Amino acid sequence: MQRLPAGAAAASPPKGQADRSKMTPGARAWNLMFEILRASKPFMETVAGEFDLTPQQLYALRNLSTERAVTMSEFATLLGCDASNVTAVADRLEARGLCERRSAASDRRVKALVLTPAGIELYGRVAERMQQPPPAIDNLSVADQNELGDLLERALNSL
Amino acid sequence: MQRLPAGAAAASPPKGQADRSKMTPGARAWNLMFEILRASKPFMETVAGEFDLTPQQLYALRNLSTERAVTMSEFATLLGCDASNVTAVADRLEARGLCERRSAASDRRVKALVLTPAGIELYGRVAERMQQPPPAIDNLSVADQNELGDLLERALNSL
DNA sequence: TATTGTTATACTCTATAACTATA
DNA sequence: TATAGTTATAGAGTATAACAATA
Repeated sequence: MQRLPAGAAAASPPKGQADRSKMTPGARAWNLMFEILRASKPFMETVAGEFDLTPQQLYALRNLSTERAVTMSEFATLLGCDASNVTAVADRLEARGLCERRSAASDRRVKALVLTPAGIELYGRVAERMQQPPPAIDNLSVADQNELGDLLERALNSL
Repeated sequence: MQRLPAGAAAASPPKGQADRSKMTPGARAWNLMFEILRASKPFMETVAGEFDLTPQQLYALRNLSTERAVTMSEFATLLGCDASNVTAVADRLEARGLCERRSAASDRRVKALVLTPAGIELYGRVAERMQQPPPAIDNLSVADQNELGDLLERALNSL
């Protein structure tokens, strides 16, 4: 292992992140969005932890409906991961008593997830807690939050 | 396992996601930002895969400077994870020949990461590739991208 | 034969706690 | 004693491939 000159670590700017002044407008917006997400990670972990869930489990719970069953393959699509994966995700939620598998009468290969009463109750508490956004968003004025929402809605609807 | 009535899965709206019409402006903006990130996951995996990296490894590479060494503890802060974790992250980048550890002359406990020539070369190619944002952002007009960037910059700078 | 979901397997990412070597 | 980094360990999340049950 080579040596580093003494004091070399303090020679340049304090952060190692990318220089946004050289980016295209789209790349700049994307980079900022990504950095806000990274900065909000502790917030997300804290919120999920309040319900004794991991961030992924909280997201999974939010993707189960209170009104209809979600098949395993639909669940995989909603979560954006492989079908082999959602088995374990569903297992962990089921072990917590938040949802259960039901087999479909029309096709006995299909299994669907429905929230249990405990799952519905937790879903509601989570939804209420999610009214509070992380600091980066919360610090904006309501006018800015609305404008941001409009722009992001346009972006999401363009897909 | 209980039975699900035939056809029940088609009774309600097609998606299981949260209803944004009942959210506060901040919660709505946050939810939309999060959904755009989820939708952009395949894009991020594809881009990282083009360089034979995982998304996390690509982000780690982007947080190494081309101009100064980054200590392991700084690296942990930049990546937002525990110090015990960055050892393995650095190991994998080092195994790829992208960076190497140097011991600081001033304090021999400290180890810092510097990019190798191969790491600097890949860093540059990654930075160029990152000029292309994911579809959700790319589909916006340049005016919208700039406005979005300004709002997000305000949000990030508020932290 | 094709499809739905599961299991087996393996790797990345993550944290906690114990450890080494410096300071 | 305290700090920087590592190692040991464990668990969540992820994908690929092989498998069972059903269609």
